[in-house]
Amino acid sequence: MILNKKFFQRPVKTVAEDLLGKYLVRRFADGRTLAEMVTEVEIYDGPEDRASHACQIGTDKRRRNNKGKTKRTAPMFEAGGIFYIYLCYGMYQMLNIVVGEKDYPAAILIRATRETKGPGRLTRKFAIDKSLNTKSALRGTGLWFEDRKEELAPQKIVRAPRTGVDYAGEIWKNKKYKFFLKT
DNA sequence: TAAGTGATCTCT
DNA sequence: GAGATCACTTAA
Repeated sequence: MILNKKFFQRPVKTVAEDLLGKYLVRRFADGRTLAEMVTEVEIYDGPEDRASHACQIGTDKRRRNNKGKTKRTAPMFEAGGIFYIYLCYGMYQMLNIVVGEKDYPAAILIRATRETKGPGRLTRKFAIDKSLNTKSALRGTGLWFEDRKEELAPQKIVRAPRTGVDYAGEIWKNKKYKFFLKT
């Protein structure tokens, strides 16, 4: 079953927990498909999250990545169910799924599958680039998520602070917004 | 542990 | 248009 709009238009933490154990599925241009189980995600939740690209408060001149709604971050402000993809460190595409209601900026970064660790390596293996930015995850064309009804013990979900967000200030950098499956 | 890499954003 | 920044990876 392809995850639908209802799945993504719920509180971000709920979606993140439920996304673990689901499958990321890619159909390549040549018709082949690739499916791997999602095992690690991070959430970026709302206009007050200072680690989020879409942060709208506490604008600090030294913190140039937190600038609210810009051309780059506009997808995060759309209704849940589309992809937000951007280039980081000049060479790695980051894959996010936008979550929640329209005008509430929130997204979940897909960091790893059972088979592929690391957000940059994952997008490279899945041939994901900006051509998929703002595209819907609900249609089952190109890239989407599937529930394959695999059992998952709730106690296997672990939480930790996010990676690479030291700039976000004490409160936000320490929030346990990374969710992953204990191996 | 450090360097590579280029789009994005701010300020001139 | 210049300069800084960055939700990472790799090789040593």
